[in-house]
Amino acid sequence: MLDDRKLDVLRAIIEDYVSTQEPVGSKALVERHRLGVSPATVRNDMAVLEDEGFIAQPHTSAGRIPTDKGYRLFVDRLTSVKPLSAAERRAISTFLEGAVDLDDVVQRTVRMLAQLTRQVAIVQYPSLTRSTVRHVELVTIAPGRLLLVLITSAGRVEQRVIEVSPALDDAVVADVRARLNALAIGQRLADAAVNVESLADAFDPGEQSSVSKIVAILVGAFSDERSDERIAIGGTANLARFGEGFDSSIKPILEALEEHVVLLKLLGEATSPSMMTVRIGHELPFEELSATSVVATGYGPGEETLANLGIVGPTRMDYPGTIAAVRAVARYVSQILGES
Amino acid sequence: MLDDRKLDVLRAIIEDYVSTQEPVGSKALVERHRLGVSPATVRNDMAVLEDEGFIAQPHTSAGRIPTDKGYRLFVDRLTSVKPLSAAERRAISTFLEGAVDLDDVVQRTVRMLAQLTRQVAIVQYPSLTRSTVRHVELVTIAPGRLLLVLITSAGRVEQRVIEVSPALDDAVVADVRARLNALAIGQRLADAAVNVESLADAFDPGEQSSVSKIVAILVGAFSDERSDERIAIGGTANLARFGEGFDSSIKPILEALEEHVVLLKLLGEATSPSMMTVRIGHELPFEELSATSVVATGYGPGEETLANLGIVGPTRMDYPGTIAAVRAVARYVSQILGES
DNA sequence: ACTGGCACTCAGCAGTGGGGAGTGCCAGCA
DNA sequence: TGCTGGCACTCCCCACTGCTGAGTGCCAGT
Repeated sequence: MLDDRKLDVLRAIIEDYVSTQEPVGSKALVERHRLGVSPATVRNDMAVLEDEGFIAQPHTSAGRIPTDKGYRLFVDRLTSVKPLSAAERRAISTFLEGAVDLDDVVQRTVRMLAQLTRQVAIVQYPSLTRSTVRHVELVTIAPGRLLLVLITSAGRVEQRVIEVSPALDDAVVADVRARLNALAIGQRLADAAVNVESLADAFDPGEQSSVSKIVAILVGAFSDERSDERIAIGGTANLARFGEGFDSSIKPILEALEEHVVLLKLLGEATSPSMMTVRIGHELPFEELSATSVVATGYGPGEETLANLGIVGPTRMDYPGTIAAVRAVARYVSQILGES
Repeated sequence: MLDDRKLDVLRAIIEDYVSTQEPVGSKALVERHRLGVSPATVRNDMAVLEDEGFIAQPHTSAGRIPTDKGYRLFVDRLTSVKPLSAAERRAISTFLEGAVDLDDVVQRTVRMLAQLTRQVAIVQYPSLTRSTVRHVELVTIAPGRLLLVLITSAGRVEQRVIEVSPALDDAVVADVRARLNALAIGQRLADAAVNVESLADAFDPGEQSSVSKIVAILVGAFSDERSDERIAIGGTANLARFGEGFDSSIKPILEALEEHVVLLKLLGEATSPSMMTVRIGHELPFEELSATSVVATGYGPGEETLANLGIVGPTRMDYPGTIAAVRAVARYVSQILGES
């Protein structure tokens, strides 16, 4: 049904349409691509492609534009990722390595991504609940006043001040600290929470209430869902390039960008760093974003996936280039997180 | 030169233009406002106002629209702040009080501001350098490894891990901590940095290098300019309401929102919480934002001004309502910060 | 199975011609 | 002196028209 030439035609249509933003006709197509056949033949192929729903005509007697289904086929079968230039790779690497802390890494990543793809970039902060415990610190800063510090594998640091009475003496605090670390280090936060739950039982009755309080607060820090929803956005100025369909297409996107819940849904379930998610137009779970596509992937140190990053852009985008850029950025940021 | 009636006419023109977005003519004006004179009279007044540069004609035989100079006069002399409704005040107060930490306060503030004004809201995070030191904590978490925690009057917490060799023993660490607090608490960060500068001199030669390092890092935290530039943005979806002049006016705004340096400049020098800064069109230091106005003010606990917040919108905006909303939000958030 | 030719469609553009909102000016009136 | 009604004028906006050209579908021929 769809022989190689028809696929070539589809690919050519998409390439032209992406670069010109205008419906492409049979004549222009044979002129710009060496298809080796006449416009008439191309027209026949186009008619078939249209029957199958891969391309559409805005009006009779206009050229064709790709449909979402057309893009889908293109992304799945007609494109090989085009590698980034050495200069681009070097730029990513040096720019990201300049980061001083986790916040900075995320900020730089989102900037880089926006710049490379010329789209709106979205980076989810590394998930707290999905990362592992690197270290738990517990020290007395005044009688009855303790400082609890939690450091995670993603480099995130959370601290809490805890008031306990009766005060615990230093030996007990040291004991609690040692036990907490023994139970928690290397565990995912959710698991660590379960592990430390009954720690207080091991202590003298007089100390149990204080220890319980420490444990409760630590568990609270372990399962602080709020931080899972943090998101950084960049490159919104690229929306201005969206072109004509302005009114209709830009507003829902701005609205989506305001609603982090929506964004999290757009980024989707965390996938492994080697998997790319590409969702095109109506494939997205929001009617209003039917002119929009999302390219996303997971990232995190080593093979661990801590969060997602990606871009939002018009369905009419350069998929091969965008996919390559998103993948490259995800790799580099994963690497950075692994080092720190 | 400009008698009361002419000012009334100007006010009426601005009110009508703000609500309709269309040039307003003499006839429509007398119909909608009880000016008590005929259209012909109003026309004469308009001619004067135009000569003086307060209003302009897009084309011959069109109505008049206010110029930046017209808005300026309006804001300075023709408007009294219209108070928010009780319901609005209650909404602000309950919404902001639900905040759990500084980050949350800022997030909620920006959201609230965007919602009330229906413009793009900008909130600068409380300045680190301009706030005062509430507490400095220094504890050993491993031999030769110290954790430094800085808590400021704005509720911001900064922590640093410091590696020192030779390791300091606990008594020395406690001494350093006590001295640091004695020198720094209650001081503005910039002053505190100066105060602690020569602390190392008081210690034994063998300890001096380690203490110097601690001091250096603390001073670094005191003067961490980076955090002064943090900014939260909300309500970008309101840009979609900007209306016709879309292309030309929305793009520079999106670009400005990307550049935090520009935003900081727009918010301007920190003013006292009781002062409002209104800058209209060409009064802004950016040529591209000539169709844009900024309404901003300072905020902070008590009389202290820690940072600015405000909104960015089209010159054609409801100034009285916007000013009232910005002021109210600034007051409430100041109050919240004062409590914590 | 591909090609050239042909008739047909229709978006986009430029030109045209009212209609209407708005203006400036002037003479008259309190 | 200041306000008003009247009047001629300007010119944006809109709807209509006709034309052009890119593009199509189909068919007969190779």
